[in-house]
Amino acid sequence: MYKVVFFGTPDFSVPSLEVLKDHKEIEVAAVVSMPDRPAGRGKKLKTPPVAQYAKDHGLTLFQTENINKDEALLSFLESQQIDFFVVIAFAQFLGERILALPKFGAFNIHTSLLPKYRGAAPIQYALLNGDEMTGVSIQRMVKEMDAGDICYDHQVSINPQETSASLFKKLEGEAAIGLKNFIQDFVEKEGMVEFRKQDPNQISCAPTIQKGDGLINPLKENAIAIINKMRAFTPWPGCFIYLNDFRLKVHEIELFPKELDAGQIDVSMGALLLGTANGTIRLSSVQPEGKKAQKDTDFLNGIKSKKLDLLLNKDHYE
RNA sequence: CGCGGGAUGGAGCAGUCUGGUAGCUCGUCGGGCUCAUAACCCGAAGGUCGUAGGUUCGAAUCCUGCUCCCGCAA
Repeated sequence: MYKVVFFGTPDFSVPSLEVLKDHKEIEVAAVVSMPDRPAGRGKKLKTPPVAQYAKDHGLTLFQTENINKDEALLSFLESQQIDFFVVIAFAQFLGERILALPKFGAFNIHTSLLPKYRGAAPIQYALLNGDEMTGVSIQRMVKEMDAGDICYDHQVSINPQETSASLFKKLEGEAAIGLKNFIQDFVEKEGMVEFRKQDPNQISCAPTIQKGDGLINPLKENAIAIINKMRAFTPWPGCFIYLNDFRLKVHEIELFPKELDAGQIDVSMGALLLGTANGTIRLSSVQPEGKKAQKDTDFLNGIKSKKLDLLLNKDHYE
């Protein structure tokens, strides 16, 4: 029987927590998650899914803003004989003091094939770069982010229609399966699992995505890059473009065989076409502010009704 | 009380400020032209203007309550 503390926050972490909870050789001594936060329209407090799961299943729960300074949590962890931590999508750094607590260390499930895409947004970066393959890795955490030795990894293919939404869902399951396999190995070997160092020549980083990154810039970006960005940023933060005096959220993009200048808008074929730095795309599903997502044909019907000419708003693109 | 936009025939919108015949671009159905078409021409059906109440001779339009949807922000 191993005593484990689980660190996680979003939906993504829940299946992995469930694996631990249901495992016969594991005792979940505590679950650590982020505090309830005001979220959504109306700013109502929202409990993180992992915290909610812990409450629903009667697990010991800590919700803390900063685990490295939370004395109640630290003293609890010190008082317990913890065998190891499992950390997945927690959204906080674990300092050296806390990493030193568990007997076998802290294991982090990371959604890329390390050392590729260290950092907060590995799934998005895989799509952004048009990769056809990614995976899940489990590493034993060290002070440096995602730099620990690897004790498990598994490849996962990315299909061309994949978006972050679907890839997250896929990897959520793969992460849970990976954790299960790893625990099996860990139990059989009584903690003496094999580790592999990360190849320093293969390191790349996947820093946090900013909201503004969703801006589509047809003057500088080419069609393929924009489509990959669209895949990476669906559903969050989403892609958008500035036309006339409004902002248009873009939901679906496809390549379109027509020659246009970069930044040129063409609606002559009844579709919303945009020329990019290289290639033309059709913005086939868009959403004006305050409205629902709609097909470009519907959007253009409304534009005709308003007797507007669509132009890229140059103020947002130098 | 975080800020803001919206609800009008099947779809997307205009009309609301300055109350008084329901409009635009499509779709659908019928007909015509065409070898043919997402093209073009002619015609038709289809709306108690989100909901409840108020003001008025008269409300999509002004006032109030309610419901639902969405953008930003987190």
